[in-house]
Amino acid sequence: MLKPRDRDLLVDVLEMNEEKLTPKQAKIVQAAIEVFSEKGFAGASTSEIAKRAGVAEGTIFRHYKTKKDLLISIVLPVISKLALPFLADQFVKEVLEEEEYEDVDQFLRELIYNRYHFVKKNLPLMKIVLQEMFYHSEIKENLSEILTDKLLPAFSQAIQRFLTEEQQEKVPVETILRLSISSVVGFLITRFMIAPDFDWDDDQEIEYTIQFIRNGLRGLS
Amino acid sequence: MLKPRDRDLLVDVLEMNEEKLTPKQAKIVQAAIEVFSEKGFAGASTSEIAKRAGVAEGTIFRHYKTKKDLLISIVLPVISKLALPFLADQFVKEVLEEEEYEDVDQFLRELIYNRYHFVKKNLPLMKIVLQEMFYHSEIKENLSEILTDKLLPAFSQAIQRFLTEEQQEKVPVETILRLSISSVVGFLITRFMIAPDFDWDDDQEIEYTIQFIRNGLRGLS
Amino acid sequence: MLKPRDRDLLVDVLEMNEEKLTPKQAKIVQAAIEVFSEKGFAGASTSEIAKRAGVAEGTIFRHYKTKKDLLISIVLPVISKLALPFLADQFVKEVLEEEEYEDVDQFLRELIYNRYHFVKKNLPLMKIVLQEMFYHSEIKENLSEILTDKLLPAFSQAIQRFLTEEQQEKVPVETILRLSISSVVGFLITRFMIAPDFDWDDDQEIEYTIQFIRNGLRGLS
Amino acid sequence: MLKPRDRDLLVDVLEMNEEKLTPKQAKIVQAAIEVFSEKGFAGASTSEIAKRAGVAEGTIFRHYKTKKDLLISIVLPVISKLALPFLADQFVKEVLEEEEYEDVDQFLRELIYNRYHFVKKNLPLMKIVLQEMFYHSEIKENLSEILTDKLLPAFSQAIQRFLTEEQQEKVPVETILRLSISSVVGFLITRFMIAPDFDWDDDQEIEYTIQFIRNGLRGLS
DNA sequence: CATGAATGAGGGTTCATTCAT
DNA sequence: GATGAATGAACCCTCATTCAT
Repeated sequence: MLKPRDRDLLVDVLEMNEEKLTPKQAKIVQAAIEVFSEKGFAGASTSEIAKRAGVAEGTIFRHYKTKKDLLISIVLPVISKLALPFLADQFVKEVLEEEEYEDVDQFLRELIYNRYHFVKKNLPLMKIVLQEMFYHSEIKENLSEILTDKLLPAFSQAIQRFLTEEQQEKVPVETILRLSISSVVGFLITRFMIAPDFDWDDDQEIEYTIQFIRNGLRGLS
Repeated sequence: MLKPRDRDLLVDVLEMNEEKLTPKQAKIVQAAIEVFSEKGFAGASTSEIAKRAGVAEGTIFRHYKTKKDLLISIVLPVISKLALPFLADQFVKEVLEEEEYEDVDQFLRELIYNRYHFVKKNLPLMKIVLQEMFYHSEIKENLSEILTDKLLPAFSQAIQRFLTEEQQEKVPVETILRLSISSVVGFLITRFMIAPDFDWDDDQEIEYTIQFIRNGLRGLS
Repeated sequence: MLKPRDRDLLVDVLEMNEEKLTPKQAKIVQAAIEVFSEKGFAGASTSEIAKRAGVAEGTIFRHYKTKKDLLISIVLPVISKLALPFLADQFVKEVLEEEEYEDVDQFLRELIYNRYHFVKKNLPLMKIVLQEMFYHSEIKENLSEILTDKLLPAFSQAIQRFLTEEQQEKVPVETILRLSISSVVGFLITRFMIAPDFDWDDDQEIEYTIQFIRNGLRGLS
Repeated sequence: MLKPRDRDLLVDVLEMNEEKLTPKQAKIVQAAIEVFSEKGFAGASTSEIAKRAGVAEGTIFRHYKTKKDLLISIVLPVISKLALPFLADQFVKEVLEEEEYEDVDQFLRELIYNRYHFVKKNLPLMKIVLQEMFYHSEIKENLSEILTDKLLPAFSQAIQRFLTEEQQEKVPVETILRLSISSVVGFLITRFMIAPDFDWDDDQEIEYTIQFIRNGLRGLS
């Protein structure tokens, strides 16, 4: 189901961080991701992070001025990656010019599988972003910036192919974005966070989600 | 848009707590809701709660053995209220017997408006539940209990009117529940938490959401 | 082994307190004895005392100005009772005039059995006295007052019958008192506090203790 | 009175602790000994210990997980030292083989002076042990282990020289141990804790104690 | 006389952060 | 660069005591 090209999109979020990091620093980042994800930022202690990373407490603060700096240095790159498949040029090229996606379904399918694998691979990071975006304005702003700069433009273009002209005139693109994202994110959160132990038939669920979005959007008026 | 009967459903969550509480205790609960909501449970300090409640810090612990006890005593009643409109008997009576809802739209409309007002009225509480359900098993378990005991049965009965027999056979209730809830919850979270300052046309958004769900579900196969 | 007259000496320490006490106050005293004895004065909390006594916390302070007052009101009467059998007049009468004790052994035997039963009956109280005498000057002073006013004079008279004139000249009464008390108290502490679960043959141990003291004193020079 | 060899036995209890300790940690231990001794474990506050040690309160908990850990780390080594002169092999060698002690008196004299100096040197520590053994099972167990493993065997062998065969058959070694220890400990406690300000003639008191024990034991039957 | 809510000082402990080594 | 001892503020919580009812 996952096509080769998709894999190219899946960039290890850590890479960006780790390739320029000392080994100890990489350990710190990994440990921090674990602990932040398990206990939340406020509930995590630098001493536990240090312990899990196998470094001295002081070492953390040699690389990151504060605990919050450590969080931000982890979260911000992830957010960038989150919007990767929607980078305007790439998105436009693939969807509109290459005619690769024969229909809406195929487009949605690619999109969902792509984010599905991304979330699956970076679950702890996703949890951190989801939790901490409500408490840290830097994260919130970064997210909404990407939403308006990347996702919204990309979607604006995409809907030209999926919706009638009448719909495009009447229904705000934000609403379409909201409904679409709700369905996808709702699936991913249910799948990976609310009921990760349920015996999911992922392909089937994704197909239903595609149908739901496609028909849901088509019926808008 | 909101009919009188709906308002009866909106029970002040605090009442249940506060009516048997001393005045100071009520102040503590209110302050705790504020602070928990703003900073999260782990980020909230009992000293700040006490300060905002105009109470000595020790007073908190006279009424709640631990900080966590305070959280739980706040959250659990809210969760019960969350599922109130789905209490099986009431739900069934209204939807299936009274024929009050002429069509799917009207049913969804009632439901969404109802939860819309509930969330609007109890926003800080909603934030707390949403945030803390990932860290406290008591909350998680309570939520999933209500999900399976109240929501799922209610939905199981409701779909008989909305979906064809064929759909009912093929598509799992859980999936239908997930897609529907995603759309509603997605709207509420976007509306009240992600972009509360945006100039929303709530009625319009709700209508789109209704259409989206109705058409989305109808198209499943 | 315990003669009837001994029992007269065994006055219930609580009586002195309780007969003039309200029922609630009596409960408080009993609970306090328990808790002080188990956890020590500093380790005991008035809230636990109140809980065990089945009264409100405030009730304690209605009868005793402070926690320490409660301790003192318990401990001082006990100390008085501790020296009861050595009240000069009674002691002198019994030992010296009535000629009831044919020999040293019988005298020691009476004494030891008497204190043995007293300690056995008032174990928690004994523990409190033993522990707290080091931390509270009131207790310490009260004890040493009784030691010098009651015990020492009584012993001074007694040794005239047990020791030779030469011994009486040479060996200080204090030393004789110390050696005797050490043996008796050593037995009682070992018996009731250090190894209360050991399978003691009390009569036998007391006989050995009597022999030890008698022969030990006789050999002094 | 104290022979050179005895001094070798007097090991500074703190050495064991302090030689691997940071300077601040050593200060903490010394301050803790002071405060525990003066106010008892429960009555001592870590803040006072920190203040007296000239250290931040947090520093205590860097080295000792809890206040109780600090207590235990102080008390357990002391208990080991308490039984040092009774280590079976050493004891046996000196008493039984080397014939160094010509008679019972000389043996007791050595023993008492040895423990006399140990207690004098480590008075605060002794107070702590004496007070806290009743409240902390770790201490109690450690003490009784040393009693049965070290003291009892040592005494079992020693009495062969001091008592007749008949006595050895009849009188339990525990009783002999109890009577002997009572006399010595009774002396030390009276001397150092109950009446430390009295004008003691220590040598004379020790001689009386030796006579008392020797004659007291000899007369047992 | 008895209550128990309320207090605020202080309890032990954890924390993010600093700095000499 | 890395350490870990040291810090002191802040943490959650317990305490003895007060007082309106």
